[in-house]
Parts: sequence; C-alpha cells; structure tokens
Amino acid sequence: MQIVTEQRRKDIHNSDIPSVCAACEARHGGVCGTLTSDQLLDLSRHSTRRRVEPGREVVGQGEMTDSYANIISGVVKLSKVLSDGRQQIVGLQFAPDFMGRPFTRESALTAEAAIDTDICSFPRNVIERLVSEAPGLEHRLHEQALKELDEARDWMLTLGRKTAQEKVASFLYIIATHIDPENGTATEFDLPLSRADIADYLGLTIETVSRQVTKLRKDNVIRIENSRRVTVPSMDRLMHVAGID
Amino acid sequence: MQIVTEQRRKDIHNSDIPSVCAACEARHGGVCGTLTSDQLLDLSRHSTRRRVEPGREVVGQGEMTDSYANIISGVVKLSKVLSDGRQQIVGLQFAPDFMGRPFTRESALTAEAAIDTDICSFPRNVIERLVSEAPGLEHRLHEQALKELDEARDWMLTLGRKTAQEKVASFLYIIATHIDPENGTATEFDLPLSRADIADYLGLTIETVSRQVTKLRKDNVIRIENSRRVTVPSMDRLMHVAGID
DNA sequence: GGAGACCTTTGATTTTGATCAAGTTGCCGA
DNA sequence: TCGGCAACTTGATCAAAATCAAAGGTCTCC
Repeated sequence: MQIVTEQRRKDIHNSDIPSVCAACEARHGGVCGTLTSDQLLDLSRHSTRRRVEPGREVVGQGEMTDSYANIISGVVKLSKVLSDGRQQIVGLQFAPDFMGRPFTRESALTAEAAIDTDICSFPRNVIERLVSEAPGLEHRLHEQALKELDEARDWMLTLGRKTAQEKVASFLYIIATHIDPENGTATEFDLPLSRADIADYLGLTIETVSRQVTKLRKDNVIRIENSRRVTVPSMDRLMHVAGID
Repeated sequence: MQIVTEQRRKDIHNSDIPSVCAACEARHGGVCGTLTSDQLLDLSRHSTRRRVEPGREVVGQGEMTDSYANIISGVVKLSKVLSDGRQQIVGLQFAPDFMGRPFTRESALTAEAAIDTDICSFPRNVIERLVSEAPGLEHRLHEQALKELDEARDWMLTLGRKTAQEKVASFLYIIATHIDPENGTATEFDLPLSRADIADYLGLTIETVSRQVTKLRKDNVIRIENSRRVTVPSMDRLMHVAGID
C-alpha cells in the first residue's frame, strides 16, 4: 500500500482526472477514476475502509446489494452453493477491481476474502446518485461487467472441457497474471487460495488438485515450497499445459 | 412474427416510450425500448434484418465487434473452442435478447444460430453514437451485461458441480423458462439444440446426454417424441432433479 | 418406395477423477 | 521443544462418464 501525503492528496484533487481515491488513499482502477474532484470528495465522506480476514464474508448472499467496494489489496472469492453444500467459486476479484452488483437488488453470490484483504466500500445509494450525475461512471461500471463476463465465459470453457491437469495449470496461469497486475505476469508468487478453494474453483476434489500439483512439480512445469509458494520457470510451458494457445 | 401496419407504426412513433423497433417491425426488449421516436427512426435507417439458418454463423470470432443485433425470433449459441477442437457453448441467447460486445474490440466468441433465427442488426458506430446521445441506452446495455453475467455464473455452478443427470435436467429447465418468455415457463416445447449442441453446452459427450435423457424419460420426469419435442408433466419435479431449490 | 446421410440410441469397455483411508508436514501455542 | 491440529499428500479402490462400436430412426433426394 502506498502512502499518500497531504500535499499529494491536494495535487490529486486539483488534477483534472483524479485517479486516486481520497477515501482509500490508494491509486487503483476501481470506481474513482472517472469522477471529478468534488465527486471524489463526496464519495470519500461516505466510504469506509476496512481489513477483512481470510474466510470472512465481505458481503453475504443477497446482501451485496447493500454496498459497493473497491478492493485495495488482496483477493476476494465469489461463490455459489447448491442446497446440499456443493460449492463453486464463480469468480476471483483481485485488487484493484471494483465489486458490487449495480442495479440488481438480488444476487445469489457470496463474497469472502481469500487472504487478508483491504476494501473500501460505499453505500449503494451514494453510488447510484453519482451514476446519475456522472455518465462516465456508468460507462466504467459497464466495462467492468463486460470484463467479468469475458472472464466468466473463459472459465466456463475450462470447467466444461479441460482435464484436471489443464484446469490446475489454467488456475496457476490466472493467478500469475492477476496477482500483481501492475507488474505484469508474475513468475513467482504465493497462491491466494487453499487446496480446498482451488478445488471449488476448478470443479475438482482436494485430492485431485493435490495430485495434479504434484504432477506439475514432477514434470518441472512449476517449483514449490511450503505448498503456497510457486515458481514458474517457463510461462509458455505452463500455458501449453493449460491448453492456452 | 407479428405484422405491423403503417398506422400501427405511426402510433408507435408517436408514443412517448416506443417499444417497437420500426426496422424489425417487432415488439421486443432488445435495444429499442429506451430510444426516442427520432432515435428509433435513425436506427431503423441503418439496420438490416435477415434470417439465419441453423449452424450458420451470425458473427465470427473477433468479428462480433462489427455489429450489434436484436434477436427477433430463434436461438443463438455463443461458443468457444480450444485449439484441439474441444468446444464449449458459453451462452444461449433467446429472443428478445440483445447481442453484441459493446466497447470491446476483441472477443473470442463465435455466435451461430441454433435454429432458424431472425435478427435485426446495426453497425457498431450507429449504436455508439446513440449511446453517447441517450444515457438510458447505456444503462440498458449495462443491465443486459449484468443479466448475462448472472446467467454465466449460474451455469458455472452447473458445469463445475452437478452430475450428468442434474446437468441435463438443468438444461431442460433453462429451455423451458427461456424458449417463450412472453408466456412464462413452457411445459411442452421443441429443443432448439441437437444432442451434440447439448453436450457442448453441458460439458458432456453426446452419448452421456442421450443416456441421461433416456433415464429422465424412464423415470417419468419428461415425455418425448421424435427426440426434439419434450413435455414436462411436473416442473417442480424437473427442478428437483436439476438440483434447483 | 428405396438409398444414403445424419442424428440418435444402446451396449461393452476403459479411463478419469471421486471416494475412502492413512500418513505427512507445517504451524501455533503451551 | 513438544503436542495438537489443520492443511496437504499419497495410496487403494470405486464409480461416473468417456470412449469405442454397432445398431436404429428419420429425413431428403432420387
């Protein structure tokens, strides 16, 4: 997290296109980029920032409708469950994504932090007021929705048509490309999900995930220490195993 | 398809909130609902209507960026393929949905008609001009994107966590609820997809789909004649088999 | 009405991943 | 440093769905 001095914050508010949210004190691509200085100030008066611990629910089923949030750091899992407990993670949100369900009062999603996560959240009505004032904001939200739609459809191909091996490799590739977007694709990183979470994301069991990770390690596609830290010697190789052209 | 007389069309253009597209001569919830009379007229001057036969591509990979379209009648499959040919249908669009990839120049999707389908399409630049003029239009497109996102995530749960039996039942339920939205859930309908298409939608093989359909028939969950026509005696029963609460 | 193509169903067998069941490892607090 | 616990790994077995193979149906076009 980057520290923003008082002077810096003033500079930001004086610039034409502020890209730093005064409330979060963080530069991010969330919702703030399209607002004017005055609107940003308005927003920051209503926003609250907090840290969410792993496994803690950010917003529950049907409840996400209450607030919108920028993810400042960390990873959030979006998941759905069947009545008998079977669970599927339907999306991962990384900083600096925006989270929320604009214009939808109902959502069968649960959002919980996968690792320690800082979020900056706003009440729904404030966002909706800003949307009606600033046409650029709806455009921004719309683009985020389309991005998530693309990602969801890509993942459907993975869930429906890839083998366990390809699924695990695809997962590692997703993490490598999203865990630190500022610095491009990472070749060494900590997995933000447990084996159980990975299984729920891939539509597999814990045991199968573990076996496939072991196989990738034995085939020298990845290196591993302490089960969370992963190194990818050749991203091309990983992509090939993942079935990505 | 409903015939619109000259008088009727005038009435439509004189009403405050026209809901019938003059170009398509059809009442639908596509893109037209939020436009003023003048804008509708503008749009209709640039739109072309055509019939697409089953298997015919509506817009190819990376090409959907060229045009937007309302589906007047029929069903369109959106699919993705892996380099070795494995295919996954990532979405179905029913009339009166809107199709297109607003603000995205690239899309790895293929859209093709599943059955005879009438579409009314517009060039991208006309839509973009209208979006900048009519703020309500972007809101409409945004909502459509969110609806598709919800559907995609629901389907991810089906792909990742349901059994073959539940998948097939879920598919039948989707068709029953979408094939004729004007009249609510249908209890008797023609499947718009071949067994091969259903398999690609469910992440299964043709043979597994066929066996599960047979099983549903033997269990009296559905009745079938000529392999396309399906009757559902009890929608509750079907939903239960599909794992929908 | 019949030949051929294509779609669908059914059957036998194989394979992948799930399930059941121990072990390891690593981490945290006493 | 030592338990104790949770997360992870590994092995043996099982089951669901894939694959391989062969018939039926249905439709179109002669």
